Amino acid sequence: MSYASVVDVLTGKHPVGTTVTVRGWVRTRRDSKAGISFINLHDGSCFDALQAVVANTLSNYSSEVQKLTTGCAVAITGEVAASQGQGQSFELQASDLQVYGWVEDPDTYPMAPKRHSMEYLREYAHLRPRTNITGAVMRVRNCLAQAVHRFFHEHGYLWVSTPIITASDCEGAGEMFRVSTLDLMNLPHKDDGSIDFSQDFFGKEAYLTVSGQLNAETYACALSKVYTFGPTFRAENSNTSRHLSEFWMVEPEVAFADLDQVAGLAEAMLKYVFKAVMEERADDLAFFNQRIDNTVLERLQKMVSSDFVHMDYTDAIDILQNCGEQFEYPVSWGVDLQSEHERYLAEKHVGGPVILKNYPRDIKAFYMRQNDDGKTVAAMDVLAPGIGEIIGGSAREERLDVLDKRLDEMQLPKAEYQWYRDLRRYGTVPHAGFGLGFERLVAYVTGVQNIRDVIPFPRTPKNASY
RNA sequence: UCCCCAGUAGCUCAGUUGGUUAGAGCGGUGGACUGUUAAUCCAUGUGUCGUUGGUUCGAAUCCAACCUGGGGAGCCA
Repeated sequence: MSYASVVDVLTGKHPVGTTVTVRGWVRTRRDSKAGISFINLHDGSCFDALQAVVANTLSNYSSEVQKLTTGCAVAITGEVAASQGQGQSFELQASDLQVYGWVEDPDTYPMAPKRHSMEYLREYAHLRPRTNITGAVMRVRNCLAQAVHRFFHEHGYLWVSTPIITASDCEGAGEMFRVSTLDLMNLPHKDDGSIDFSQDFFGKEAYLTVSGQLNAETYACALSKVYTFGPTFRAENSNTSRHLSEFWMVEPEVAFADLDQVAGLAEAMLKYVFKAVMEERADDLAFFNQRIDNTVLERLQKMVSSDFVHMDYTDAIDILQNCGEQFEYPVSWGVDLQSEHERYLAEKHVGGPVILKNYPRDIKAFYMRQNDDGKTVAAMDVLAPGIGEIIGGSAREERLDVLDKRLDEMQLPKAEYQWYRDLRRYGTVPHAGFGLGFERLVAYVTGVQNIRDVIPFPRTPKNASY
């Protein structure tokens, strides 16, 4: 006798006739007057639950088995058998059932065996992993994460763990969370009245990272091909279905690469992970396709089998100006594209993901490489239908004089960028990279509308429960 | 942060043009039936009507502020 997971039993890893013990949580119990009960048991190992057939000959049948309700934790020992019923090929003929934990009040157990709203489930972040949908999301999320690592590993990239705490406040990607051990009720002050951060833990102001890019660049300029995959923090007061205060980001950084090469890398990476999820999580995807968004499967298949459309910002402006669509925000060369514009391009004009490239330099970050036209920078966004920007990337400015000029123009303090400038002083090389919002990827793959439902414990403004 | 919408049973919602005893489905529970599987059928309980204040003889209903959630926008991944 050995312990078995639900997925191993359902996929026939344990031959018919083998006795195994399966442990998990009761999804439903149905009693039959023929003297048996059917218990659907889930343990997270796959989408489907295992059906255990429990006869009334078990000693605890009336005292315990018939009192099982949704959510109870049990161990069921029995013989693997070919199922006599519809809906599953294998089932467990129980010879023993042990209860680990009861549900103290079935009437108020929050995860009732019925349809719940996503908003409701979010309020029970500690119990929602027991639902079909959250379980499926997390298996897909894991599959995608593993596939991301596998893709980069197979392509010769090193995973570099860039710091989560940063003392540089100049990453330039939004509001940051302060990290401090100073006593907020009794702050040390300097003579001029300002706070004396020299007494703080790091001897200076420190924050949670908003991007691993700048640190990743230093390792790319030595190890050639690297990527980061870790948590990222933005203290923006963003209240939308596609923003989190704490999210995970995948950021490859490639020495000797230009914009088109990292655009190609982004496409190859996305196709790789989409293929992986279609192969490894067909059960969960089928559920999403049936219950959440019936275009999920078609969308993934189309993504892996067709080339991404590349488009210059300048051409996109032309298309938007001449498409006859009425936009709330007018379009002209030089403006940043609004959500409605990005949606039109991805959803209507292309009907799939589109890679926009070469944006006006004035609407982009200081580190992006200037193109020869003097007006644009080598930046790209990958826009996905329904979700918007899923990837943002660029070639990095590797010429010190051009970078310095840009820092001056944007009135950024050169001293703060000393180590970043050093990369351009000592053996500089062209390099490029991008950032992928991991939760946006999970949302796109599953069809789940709100990004808060594709991360185990979402952090958003005014919400850090659990 | 801005605009719009919502908050009524364990859940999803209906309802109240201000007036006594508040409605349905689902879930739960009990029963019938059944190798069942979103089972089916019968029966059954449940409410500070988001919070605080105001108007009124009377507020769950009208008004205000606040809180929470949703949709959209901005910031971005």
